[in-house]
Amino acid sequence: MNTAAGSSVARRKAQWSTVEEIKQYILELRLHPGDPLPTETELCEALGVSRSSVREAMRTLSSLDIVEVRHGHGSFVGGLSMSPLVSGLIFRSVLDSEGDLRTLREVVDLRIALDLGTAEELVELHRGGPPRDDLRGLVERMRQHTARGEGFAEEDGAFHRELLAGLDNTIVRQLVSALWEVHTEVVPKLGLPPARDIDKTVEAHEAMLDALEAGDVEAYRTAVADHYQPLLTAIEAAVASNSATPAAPREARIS
Amino acid sequence: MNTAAGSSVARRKAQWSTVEEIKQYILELRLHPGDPLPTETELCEALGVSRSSVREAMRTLSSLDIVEVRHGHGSFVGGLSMSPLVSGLIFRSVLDSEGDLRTLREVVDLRIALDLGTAEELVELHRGGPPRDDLRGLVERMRQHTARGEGFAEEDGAFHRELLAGLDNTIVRQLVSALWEVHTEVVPKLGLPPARDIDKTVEAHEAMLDALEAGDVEAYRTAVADHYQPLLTAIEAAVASNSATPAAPREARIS
DNA sequence: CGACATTTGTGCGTATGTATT
DNA sequence: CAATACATACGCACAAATGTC
Repeated sequence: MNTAAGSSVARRKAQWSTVEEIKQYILELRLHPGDPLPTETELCEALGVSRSSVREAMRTLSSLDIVEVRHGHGSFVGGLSMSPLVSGLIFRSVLDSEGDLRTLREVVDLRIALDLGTAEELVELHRGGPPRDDLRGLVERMRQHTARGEGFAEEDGAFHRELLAGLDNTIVRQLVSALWEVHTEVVPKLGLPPARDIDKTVEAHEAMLDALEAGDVEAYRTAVADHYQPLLTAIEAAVASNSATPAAPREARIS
Repeated sequence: MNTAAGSSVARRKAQWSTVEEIKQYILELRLHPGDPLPTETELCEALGVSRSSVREAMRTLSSLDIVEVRHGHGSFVGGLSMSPLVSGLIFRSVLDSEGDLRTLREVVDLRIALDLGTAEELVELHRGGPPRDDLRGLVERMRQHTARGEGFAEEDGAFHRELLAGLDNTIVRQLVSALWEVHTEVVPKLGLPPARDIDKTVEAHEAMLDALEAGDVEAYRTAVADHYQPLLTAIEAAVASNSATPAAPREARIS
C-alpha cells in the first residue's frame, strides 16, 4: 500500500458515496443557492478521498445544478433549476429528429396539458383582479412584429412566463419555461420552418387573454388549444417532408 | 511541452467540448438507448483529450442519463429518462423540508395540473373503449390493504402509471411517474405521517375510474381534486407541527 | 498595471477491483 | 482458474482563470 488507495473496503463505492456526502453537507448546513462550498482540497481532506473523486462528484452535482463551479473562484450551491431536464429533452428531441419528431410533439403536448391543467386556478386568480396590461402590451408587440414580417420569440416567451407569474408554484413556472426553452432551442437545430399562419398564433394569444380577463374557463381552454394548433401542424408538416427524404446516418467525425 | 497538455489552442475549453463531442458522436451515428459506446481509451484518442477529461465528461452525461456506464463492461447510450429531474426535485424537497415544505406541495400541485390537463384527452380516449378492469382490480386491492390497516403505495403507483398508459406521450407518462417517485421518496425521508383519511383516497381513485368510464370530464376533474386533497392537508399539517419546533441547523459531519 | 496567491481544469502514470472469456 | 479487458480510484504536476495587493 505504498502509493494510492486506502483500505479496499473503505474505497469501495467511494465515488457514489462522495456525491451523497457532499449533498449531505449542503443539507446539514442548510445552505441555500449561491452559498459557498469548501474548496476541492478541503473536501478531499474532509471526506478522505482523492481530488479526482471529489472532482467527479462535483461534476455530477454541477450537471444536476446542485452545485455551481466557477473556475478560479470556487464552488457554490447551485440554482437547483430545471437545466438538466432541458439538456435531456433537447438531446432526445434532436436524437429522433430524423424520425417522426415524436419527442418535439410530446413536448408541445405537455405544454398544452400544463396550460389546460392550470386553467381553472389561473382564471380564479384573475377573477376580480386588475387587467393584465403587461400581457396586452406583449400581444400588441407581437402584432407589430408580424406586420413587419418578423418573428416574436422574445414576446412569446415573456407571455407564457408572465401568464403564470401569479401562480405561487415555482416548479410549474420553471417547468413551463423549461419546455418553452426546449422548443425554441430545438426548432433552429432541426431547421424547421417557423409556423406559417403566424396571424392565428397572435390572435390565439389575444383570445387566451380575453378569456382570462372575462373569467371564462372554457373559452380559455379552447384558446389554449387553438394557440398550439399552428405549432402542431408545423411539426406534422415537417415529419411529412422528412419521411420523403430519409437522411442516411452520416459517418461520425471521430473514430 | 514535456509533460501535460497539448497545444494551448486545442485544449481550450476541452471540458465543455468533450461533453458536446460525445453527444455529437451519438447523434451523428443515430445511436439508440442501449447501443454500445467506444471505450474510454478510444474516446481519449478520438477526441485528443486525456482520460480524466473523458471520465468527467462521461460522468456528466451519465448523471443526465444520456450515457449509462456499466462497471467492468463498457459504456452505452443511456435511457434518456427523467432521473436527473427526480434527483434534483428530491434534493430540493429535502432542502426546504425544515421550512414550509414548499417544494413538496408544489410537486403535488404539478401532479394535479397534469391530471387535470390530460383529463379531456383521457376521457375521449376511453369513450367507447373497454372498461379498465386492471384499474378496477387495483382499487379493489387498495381497499383490501386499507381494511388490514396496510398502505398501498405499490397499487397507487401502478394506478397512476396505468391510468395514462394509453396516452401516446412518453414524456408525460415519464413525468407523472417521476413526480410520483419524488413524492414517495421524499415523504419517508422527512418522516411525514402517511395520510390519515386513507379511505377517502381509495374512494377518490374509484371516483376517477367511474368518471372515466362514464365519459364525464367534469366529474373526472372533481375526482382528481378530491384524490389529492388528503395529501395536501397532510402536508399542511406537517408544516404546522414543523413551525412549532423549528430545528436549528446541525453542525455538518465533515469539516 | 503587474506580481502573487488561491482555486479550479487538465494530463498522465499507476494500482486495484470486477466482469468477460 | 488464468488471462484479459475495462472501469474505478489515487496522487502528483502543470495550466488557466480569478481576485487581491
